[in-house]
Amino acid sequence: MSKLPARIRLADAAFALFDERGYEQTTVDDIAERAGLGRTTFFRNYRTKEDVIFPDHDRLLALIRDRLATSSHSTALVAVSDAVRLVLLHYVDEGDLARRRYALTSKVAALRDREIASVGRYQRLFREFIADWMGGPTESASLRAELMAAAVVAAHNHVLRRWLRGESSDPVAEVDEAMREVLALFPAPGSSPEPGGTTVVAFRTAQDIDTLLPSLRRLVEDGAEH
Amino acid sequence: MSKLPARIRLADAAFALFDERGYEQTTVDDIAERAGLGRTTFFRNYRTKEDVIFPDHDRLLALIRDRLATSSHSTALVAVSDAVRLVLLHYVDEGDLARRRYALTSKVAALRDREIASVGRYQRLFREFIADWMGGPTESASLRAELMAAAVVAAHNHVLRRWLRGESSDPVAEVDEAMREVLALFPAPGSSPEPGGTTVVAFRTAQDIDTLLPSLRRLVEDGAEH
DNA sequence: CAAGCTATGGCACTGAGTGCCGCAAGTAAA
DNA sequence: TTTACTTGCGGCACTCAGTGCCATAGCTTG
Repeated sequence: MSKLPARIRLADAAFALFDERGYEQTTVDDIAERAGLGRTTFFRNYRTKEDVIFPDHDRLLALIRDRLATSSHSTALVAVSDAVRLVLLHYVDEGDLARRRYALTSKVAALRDREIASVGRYQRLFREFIADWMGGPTESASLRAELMAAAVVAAHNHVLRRWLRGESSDPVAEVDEAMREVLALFPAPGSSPEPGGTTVVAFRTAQDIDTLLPSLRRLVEDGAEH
Repeated sequence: MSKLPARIRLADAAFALFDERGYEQTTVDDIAERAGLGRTTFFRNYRTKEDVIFPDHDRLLALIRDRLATSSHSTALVAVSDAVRLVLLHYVDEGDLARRRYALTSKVAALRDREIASVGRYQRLFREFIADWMGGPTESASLRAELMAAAVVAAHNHVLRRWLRGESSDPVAEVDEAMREVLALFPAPGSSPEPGGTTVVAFRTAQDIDTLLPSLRRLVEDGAEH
C-alpha cells in the first residue's frame, strides 16, 4: 500500500487537510507528514503551497498556446473561442477536483487572487493572438482585440462558474451558446454592417419627404420593439 | 529635515531601492533602514511589502462602490462607465508614481499578479452592480452583465496602459471614446436599432447612381481598414 | 505633576521557500 | 559481482515576510 506516487499522495493529503482545517491553518509540514513524506519532497513536487491546488495551469496554458499557433479558423475570434473550449473541457474533465478547488478559492482570498491572475494570463494570450492576427497595430484594432479577449474569457468564466456551482448540466452546450453571443457582439466586417459602421441605402421616390416621415417613424418604432 | 511622515519616507525609500536593486532583491529591512525607521513601523504603515506599491487600492475600490451606489444614470452600463472614469483619473493624478509602478509590475511577475487581482475586484464589483441593476437573475442577463463588466474594464485597461506607456496625451478623451465603443457593443433596447437592425438613410442627389458608385465603394473599403 | 494616548523600536516567533549535503535503491556497464 | 551513475527522498540550516507582545519616548489633557 501507499505505492501511489508522491505527487498524488501529497495532493490527497493537502486537500484532505484543507477541507478539515482550512487552507491557512494547514502548513506544508502538516501536508508532508500526512502524506508520510518529507517537507523537501513537497517542494520538489510543487513549487509553492498554492501549486498543489493549481497543478497544471502552466501545462494547460502551453496547450492553448499550441492550439492557437496551429489553428486555422476564419477569424481570430473563432480561433480563440475554440481554444477556450479546451479550457472548459479541462475543468469538466477534472470533475469533482475542480469543484473542491472552487470551494477553496471561494473561501480563501489568496487563492481567489491566484486564480484570477491565472485567468489573466489566458486573457493576455488571447489578446496578443487577436492583435497579431489583426496585423496592423492600429489603435482601434488594439482596443478591439482587448475587448474581444475580455469577452471570450468572461463568457467562459460565466459558464464555468455555473458548472462549478452545479447550475449547469451541459456546460459544453452552454459555452457554445455563450460564444455565439460573443461573436454576435463583434460582427465580422463584410458579413454584416458593424455596429459603429455606416449603412448606406440609396433609394429614390416620387413622394415628398413629409409624406414619407410618418411611415418611416412607425417602421423605426416597431423595429425597436424586437 | 526628514520631518516627512513615516508613510512617505518609507514609500520613497522603497521605490528608490526597487529602482536600484529590483523588487525581489530588496528586503523590508532594507527599506526601513533606508528610511531611518524600524521594521515594525514599516508593517504598521503597510500590511505587506507589495502594499507599499499599491497603497490605496482599497480606498479607491470603496470610492467606486460609493459612486455606484449613489449614481443615477439611465443604464447600468453608463453608470459603470462613469465610475471607471474615476479609476483612470486616479491613476492620471498619480502621474509619475503610476508610471514607476507600471515599470515595476511589468518586470516582476508577483506584482503583475497582484495588479491583475486588484482589477478583478473592480470587475467583480461592476458585474454585481450590473446584474443587480438588471433585476431578474435571468441566465442571459447574468451572462450579459459579465460581458459588460469585462468590456468596461478591458477598455479602461487599454487606455490606462497606453497612457502609462506614454502613448497617450489625453487619456480622458480616449477613455470616453473607448466607452462609447463599449456602449455601441451593447445597444440599449429601444434607444437605437440593434446590430442586426436596419439603418435608414434618406438622401437625394442630382447625380446618377452610376456616377456615385465608385466613391461609395471607396468609402466602404476605407471604412473597413480602420 | 500625573494619567493617557500615539508613534515608534526591539524582539521573538511562525511559516513559506531555497540550497546543500547525504543516503538509499535501482540501473547500466565493467 | 562490483563499480559507477542516476533518481527520489530526508534532513538541516538559512533567508525573509508577516504577527504579536512589550517597552519607551514624546506629546497632550486633566
